Amino acid sequence: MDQELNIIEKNRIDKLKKLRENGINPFSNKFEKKENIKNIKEKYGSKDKDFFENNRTEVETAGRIIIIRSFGKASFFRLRDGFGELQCYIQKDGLEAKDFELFSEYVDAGDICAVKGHLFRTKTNELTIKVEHLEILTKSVLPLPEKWHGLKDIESRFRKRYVDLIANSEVREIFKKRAEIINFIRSFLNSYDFLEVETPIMQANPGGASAKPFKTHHNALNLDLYMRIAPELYLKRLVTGGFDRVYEIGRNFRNEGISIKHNPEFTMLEFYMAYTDYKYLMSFVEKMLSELSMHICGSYTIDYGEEKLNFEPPFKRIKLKDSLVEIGGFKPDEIDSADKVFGLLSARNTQGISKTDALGELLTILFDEIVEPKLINPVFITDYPIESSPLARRNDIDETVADRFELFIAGREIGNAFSELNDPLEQEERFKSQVEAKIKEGLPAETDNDYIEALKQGLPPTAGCGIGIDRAVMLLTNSYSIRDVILFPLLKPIK
RNA sequence: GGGCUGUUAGCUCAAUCGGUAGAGCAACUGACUCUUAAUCAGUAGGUCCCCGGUUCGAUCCCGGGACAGCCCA
Repeated sequence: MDQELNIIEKNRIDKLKKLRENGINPFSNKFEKKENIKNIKEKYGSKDKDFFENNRTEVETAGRIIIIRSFGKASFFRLRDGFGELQCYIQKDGLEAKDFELFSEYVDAGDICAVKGHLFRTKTNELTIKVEHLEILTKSVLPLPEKWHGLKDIESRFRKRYVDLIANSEVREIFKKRAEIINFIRSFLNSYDFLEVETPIMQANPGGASAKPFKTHHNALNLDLYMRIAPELYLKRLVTGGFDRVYEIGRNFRNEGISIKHNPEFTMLEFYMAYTDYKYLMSFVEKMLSELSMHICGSYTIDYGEEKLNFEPPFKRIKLKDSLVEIGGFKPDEIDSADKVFGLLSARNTQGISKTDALGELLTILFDEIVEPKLINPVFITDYPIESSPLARRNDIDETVADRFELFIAGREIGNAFSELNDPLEQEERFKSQVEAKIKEGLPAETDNDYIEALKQGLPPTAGCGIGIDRAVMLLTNSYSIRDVILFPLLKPIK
């Protein structure tokens, strides 16, 4: 077996065995950490050399040794815990021989150790712990990645995210920011009296979006279930139940391709607000995102790849059809009939369209292809064709469009919102054609009769919005791929 | 699903027009008591992703496969 191990691993296992032989548990759990590194730095980071010379400052902390610089009879090493890093200095003089031997013979970079000592400042004025006692808490058997280049191999980074996190500080920062972003959104919504709820992830009839679901099975009930593709229909049931403002931040699952923008499981925020409409939601979302950008990045303008994004409100608002003219460069009379738009799309060799498609559907496709990639700064596209908005309220003046907007940033859809269709009879009709369309695509579909019942009970006038959290995190952390903002993106298992 | 590219030491990367591979870091040995990627000297470390084929000989050429990345649908 030993022959299969590389020499570093073998050496460290030898050390581990010797520690045990000497009565030292290399995986001890007796140390109680009273102070983290951030606390120490906050308390003493501003104290100067004289302070430490005149006031002996005992500290005790623990963390992973990131790097050791040894001089034989003395060494510097860097200790990191979940909150910060601090340099330590250990010297043969004045230390019990046993303690120094433990360090010089048995401790490797990567080990997790407790240290006790007093603070001082080095010649270069760096706050440092002069170690008087050291204890190995966890022996690390595998070496750390290269100290300068870190772990670069993308596949290893995702498969061994724990090593990625140890080696690459930018990665740690991204996931801290991700948590801050979600915290901000939560407190923003809470401050508007939204109620956070949890709705079923396993659903017998997956609705609320058009996507292929993952299938699973409940044995005891002998029941096929699907992982939700959206929480929408459940959240609106709750508004019917009297929770006027609800939201859920949670995982959705779509059994579709993987790309720079898509992971099979991803995190969505959906929130619903009774007695408002989609127009109000535009200003609400605008406020949330601009404050978010200020909170996370300290500015309304942020860099994203080659682009600069400006989150200063108000965001541009434009009707989908107008965007095809203004941004897409089409003349109004080029896109005023299904035939003409079909012609345009065919000329572009667009797949999956049919001569029988309605004008609205074709316009949406043309928009996706031509206009969407050009939408860099945040922009609300409004007045979506009714055909592609089965759960949205029909506009009172223009019957062909829904009271709906989508928010685009950096050429990507970030949010989707509408005034909710709360007429049960119209919803039932729309479900019928949606079910037909889904069945045509081979998706499981049946009318959600219970949802219709809920509407019959009376859903107040409500507007709701979904925001892709991963995509928002990508923007605010200047991340190129969705996999950079998901801790464990889906990969095929090896072998 | 299609196309292109990649996979070499623990990590980051070289090299080979087909003759069994090299550097830095990490490791090990030695020197060194204020370093910041410490420094200096030396040593060791490889199923060149896997399986076939061609060949006297394959990490390299050919075929198949695995995994990954990018682009397209």
